[in-house]
Amino acid sequence: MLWIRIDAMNTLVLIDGNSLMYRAYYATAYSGNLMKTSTGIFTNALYGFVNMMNKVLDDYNHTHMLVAFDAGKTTFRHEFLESYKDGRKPMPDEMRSQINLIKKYLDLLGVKRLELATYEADDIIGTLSTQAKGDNFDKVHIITGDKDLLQMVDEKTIVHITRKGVTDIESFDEAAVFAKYEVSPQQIVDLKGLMGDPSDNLPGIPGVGEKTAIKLLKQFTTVENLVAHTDELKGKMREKVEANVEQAILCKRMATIHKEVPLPLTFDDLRYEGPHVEELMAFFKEMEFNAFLKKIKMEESKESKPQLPIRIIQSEQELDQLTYQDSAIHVEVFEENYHRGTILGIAVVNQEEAYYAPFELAKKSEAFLSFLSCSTYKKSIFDVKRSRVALMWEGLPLEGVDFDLLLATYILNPTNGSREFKKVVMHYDYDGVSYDEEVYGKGAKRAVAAPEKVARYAIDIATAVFKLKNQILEQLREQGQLELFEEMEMPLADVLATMEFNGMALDLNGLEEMGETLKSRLVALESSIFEQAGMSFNINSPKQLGEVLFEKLSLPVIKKTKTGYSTNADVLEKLCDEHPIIHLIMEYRTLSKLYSTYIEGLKKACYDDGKVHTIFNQALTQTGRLSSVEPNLQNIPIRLEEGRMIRKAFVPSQEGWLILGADYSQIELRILAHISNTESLIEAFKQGDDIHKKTAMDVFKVSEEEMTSDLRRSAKAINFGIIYGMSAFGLSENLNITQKEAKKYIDHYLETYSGIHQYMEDIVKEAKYNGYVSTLFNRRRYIPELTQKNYAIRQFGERTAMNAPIQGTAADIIKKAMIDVSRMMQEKKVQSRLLLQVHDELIFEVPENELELMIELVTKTMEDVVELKVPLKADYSYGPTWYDAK
DNA sequence: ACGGGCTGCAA
DNA sequence: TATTGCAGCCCGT
Repeated sequence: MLWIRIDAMNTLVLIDGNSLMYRAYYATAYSGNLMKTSTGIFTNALYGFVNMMNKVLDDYNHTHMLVAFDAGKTTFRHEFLESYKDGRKPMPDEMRSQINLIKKYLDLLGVKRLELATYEADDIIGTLSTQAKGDNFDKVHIITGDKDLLQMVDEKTIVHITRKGVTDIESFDEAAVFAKYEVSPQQIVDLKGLMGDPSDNLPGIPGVGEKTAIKLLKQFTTVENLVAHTDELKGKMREKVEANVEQAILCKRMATIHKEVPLPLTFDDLRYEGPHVEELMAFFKEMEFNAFLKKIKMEESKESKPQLPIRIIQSEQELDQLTYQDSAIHVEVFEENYHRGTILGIAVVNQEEAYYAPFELAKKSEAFLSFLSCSTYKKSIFDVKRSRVALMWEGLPLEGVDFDLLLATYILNPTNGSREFKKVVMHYDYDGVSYDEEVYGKGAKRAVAAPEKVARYAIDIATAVFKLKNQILEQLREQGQLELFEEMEMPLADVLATMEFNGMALDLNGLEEMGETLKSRLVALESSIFEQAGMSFNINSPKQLGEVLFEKLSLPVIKKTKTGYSTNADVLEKLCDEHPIIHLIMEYRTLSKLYSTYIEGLKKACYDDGKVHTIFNQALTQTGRLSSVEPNLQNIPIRLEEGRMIRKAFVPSQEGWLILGADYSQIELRILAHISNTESLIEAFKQGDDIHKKTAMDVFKVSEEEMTSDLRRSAKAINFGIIYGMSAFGLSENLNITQKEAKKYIDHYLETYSGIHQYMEDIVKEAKYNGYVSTLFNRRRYIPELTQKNYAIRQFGERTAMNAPIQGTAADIIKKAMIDVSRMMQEKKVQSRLLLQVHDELIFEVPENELELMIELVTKTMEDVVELKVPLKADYSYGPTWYDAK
């Protein structure tokens, strides 16, 4: 059972009703045609107002709320200055008619409102916010379009000023006021006293504008002090000030908000209890606000239970005084890429409490930081690597994480792997958390949300982790996957975190040079291509290229795609002899790929530290492999020399170090030999034979002497095909032979290695029976395709069943190798670092004096990861750059 | 601005 | 109509 302590966390929201009504009206009125109902009632101000209120209700985690209105035409201010607010245009009738609609709306919404005869809305707000601070409120939010209220800002009070429109808001705490106006909130009235305010018909000191006023306040702090020391001013300035002393003091007084208005209500009256749903819906219907109507209906259906208030930590002292214990935590990082992202805050949920600590406070609290770094406090988390790396960039360690919901659910079912928290927990029927998009928005509109909103989201996530943990662990145990989770994925996350954080150094100058060379070659190629084509066009557009080749130049169409002619490399290959333009295009394609993806792409991904910090996705692939993004360092060219040169730009981060690469030799075929128990292949591996040659001899029935490189190449293709669950068609495409020949090859192969044939049949049966296949380390892949009616889909399921255990076991083995190697490196206290994993190889940077040790340590550890019927073999190579480690 | 399609790079 | 990925570019919406 989870108990969340409900602290006396009160948040008061005060709204300047008149100000927002004006904003709402004019924001939609400038176009000329005002929104109205079919019966002719003007509703544009109401509409804007509702929009505004919806945003307020979403954003501020309020417990109490009030909307203040101005009442009569005369206020106490008119006693001092009769001309106050003279010269204002009268309120348009179209707006006036909406005042009562807005008031009715607020009543139905359940929000208190107040207007007083001789006071303005500002004064009501000023009085309430002042009282609230002494009365058990932790936070006061004031929402207005009027900058006067900025004078109320203090450590507990934030003023939100509407900018253009109604929902675009600028928030001011003390620092923000200072940043924008260069004065403290208290000085806002002095500023106004000096500058005046034309909209209230306050003159101030004529000739003094914002700039001068700020300058004077920097020197004299207040109007009174300025008045007392006018002798320190010179020339015209002194004349201007002295001539208007009284006016300045009066204007300041006029602008000063009255904080002791007698009020006919208590805070209890302001408690927000929610809307009168039925009546509000009827009202929206009457106003023809269909979008709002729909919104209520949606909220009604999904929110049957009200949200509990949440606790947001307000000071570092509060954090220092907490007692810490095993908890679920969530580190909220804004931005998909956590290397560049900002930590907004950290939520903590345990048996007794649930709270959210804004990161600015959290990082200053010693008690909280030692909670994070202490491994005796056990933490549950979602995506530990993300949290850990983000904290590493802040120089903060995170230890003691023994449960990662992302990794656990990924193991239970790899299709669950998603960084979208809600999607993951939905698989476990958990519904108590929003989509990331609902919190931050999407696309161009994506932005950091209000702290209350973020806090809610973060606490919801931590709560879900806390609640789901035992259920998920139990399921892992039942399925025999606990060890895979605890001994493989969890420790691997820490290894990966360090790799990502360390990053890999780039030789940017080298990259730049290669780029220049490529660019000039591309320019030359482009003009040759245009010349050959007799026209210029976009070579990068398959559509335009297709038209040039197959219409303008009338070359034979080899293949079509869904949308037109295929112009891929295979097609171009076949057209090579038809026209001299083809080889130019092929070269153009190769070079422009290198230029845009690898030269420009890598440059863009390079950080200020001269390194690329990739992110390994540990919970994505269906087979258990890792993937790599921003940049993808698992597909850097190697096969063609021109592309391979890119690798010269990957260098050690320190002078005199080397890049060391170690890769498993034929790991997938070894695994296949092991699982299928194919004696002759096992023997061949034991003896260290060339396995493709061996396959060629067995399948094509030739002796060692009769072996040709062509036969070996064919055998290699068959071996690859076997791993992927090939078809005759696939092999024929690959080897450019007929399907009939391909079929013959495959039959021969399966006859020769009957164990493999048996394995292929058994694994498909097993998959159909269980619904999933497993790797040697109990990783699962579910294959629902096998139950489908569609033949092609079922075929795909069968290939998946054959391939997943092989690819997956290989992934398991290298993951374990990474953990073992990292532990060995810590034991030996080497400086060398693991940088990358590329599916069957590990890349390190090593100081020269550790080279020998590392070669021995790495290859030995990789080979000893697991004992199979075949030996594992790791090869290595090294050099000054990744290019040389071949 | 987003997303689908095509293309090509890796193991 | 061979497995697993990521990303750039084009182009329609």
